[in-house]
Amino acid sequence: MYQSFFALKFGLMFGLMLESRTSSFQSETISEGTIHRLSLYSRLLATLEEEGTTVVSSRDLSERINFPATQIRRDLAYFGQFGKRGIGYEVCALGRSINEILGVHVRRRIALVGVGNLGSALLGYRVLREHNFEIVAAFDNDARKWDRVINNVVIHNPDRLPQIVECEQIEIGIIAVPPQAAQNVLDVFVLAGVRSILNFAPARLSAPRRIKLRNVDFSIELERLSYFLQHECDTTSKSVV
Amino acid sequence: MYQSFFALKFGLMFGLMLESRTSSFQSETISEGTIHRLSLYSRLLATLEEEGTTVVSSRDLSERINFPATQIRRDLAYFGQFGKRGIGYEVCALGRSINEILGVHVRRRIALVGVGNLGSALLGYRVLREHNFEIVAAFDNDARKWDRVINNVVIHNPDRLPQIVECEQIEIGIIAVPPQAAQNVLDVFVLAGVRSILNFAPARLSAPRRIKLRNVDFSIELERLSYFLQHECDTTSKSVV
DNA sequence: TAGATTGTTAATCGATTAACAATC
DNA sequence: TAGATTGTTAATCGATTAACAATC
Repeated sequence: MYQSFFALKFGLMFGLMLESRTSSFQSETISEGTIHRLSLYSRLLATLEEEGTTVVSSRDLSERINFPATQIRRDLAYFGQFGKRGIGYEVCALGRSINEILGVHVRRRIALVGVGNLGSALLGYRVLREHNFEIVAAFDNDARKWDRVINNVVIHNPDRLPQIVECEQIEIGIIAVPPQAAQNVLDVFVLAGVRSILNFAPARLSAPRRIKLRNVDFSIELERLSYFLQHECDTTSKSVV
Repeated sequence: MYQSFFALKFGLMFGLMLESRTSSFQSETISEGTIHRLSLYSRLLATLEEEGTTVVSSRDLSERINFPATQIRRDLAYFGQFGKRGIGYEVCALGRSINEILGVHVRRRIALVGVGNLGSALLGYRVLREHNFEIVAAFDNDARKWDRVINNVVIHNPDRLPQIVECEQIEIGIIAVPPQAAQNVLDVFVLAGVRSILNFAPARLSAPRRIKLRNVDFSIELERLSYFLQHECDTTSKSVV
């Protein structure tokens, strides 16, 4: 009886230990904030490497990027140990590790729908390709644009989207159409199996829960700017973003 | 002696009361999240009004927009009382109140720098003007574009920016230039007295603390999408944004 | 009066920050 | 060994959510 009690207790303890193990290694969810800052750290480290710096402390980073040193160390701690106590971080190695975490070395294939002014601007952004985001196909309703090539990308009839998404192994969709058409484009993407979508149209869209939908919605940014102008309240402005 | 003690105590109490009064009416800082949601509520209420709905409860709103009803009530409570207990909110009145809070009725005058593809797209966005954001002047380095008019907006030599910001009473600046040029444009805006700036260039910028700088930085959004793709982790995706 | 729903206070949750032992 | 700086645990802070009295 004592034994079984012990076994039960031990079992529970072991269960709990396993749980906490798992949660701190694998299933612990990482906050959006952390991911956002991680991409800022990545950029900063690239700059530091260019400048010839080889080692930085979290305090150095903190001074450049304006987040508390503790937060930087905490953010990194979610993913492992990257520094040497008493020394700091090796710029080059830390940069590589963060890039690894973010998966920036993985080439991401993108389909762009809507080749108006905004879509053309996106096709022209070198930064995209530099970050391993490759627009491999574009689509537009305007038949006169079909088969034209901009920056090595062919513009297709949107009817061909599902087929091209499949054979081009496209993972990410970008919506750059007028707001009225945006929801429809999103639905087409979802049906075609694209699970990550970036929407530039100034429209509220809805998608199934399993889809990662991000809005780059500057009209909301403007509304928020407008609020802060109105209320002359500075508290949230960041000097470096 | 008792009297002075009482006076002191009363004075302190009164001071504290005033403080809490002030803080709950005026100086209490409103979180970015609340402002963001407020602009979503505003859009939703406009839709509801179009649909002919006259009264909604926080629960109705909650079901449409996917935030908890309590959060909606809390967000509104920062600014006053807008509903009737047992009834709900009058769609039209609440919409007006929120728009008042956000200041959407105030016409905001904007200067746009950079009339490439992205800049042109912004000049063409009707949604901007519909939201009372008016681009009143554009600037570009390319002399061939000077004095050309796009969507009623004249393109100027950037040297004229300070002068035009002043006489056109421009409050908001938009940066739509290549990344290398972005920091310089920001500095020019700041010197010219523009305090709210929206940056579309994929570059990290720094500004004095009093400046409200927002980045509409889709390369970071892509990096975050890429992370979530990599880690096949759904937790943060929002079905409606 | 009974049912509904607000506005607000209190409890919870999660993220940020401070503190510090570990260790280079 | 002394000084520096990490990685991590504990404390704090702020935002979200639950609960409920007020009241339509």
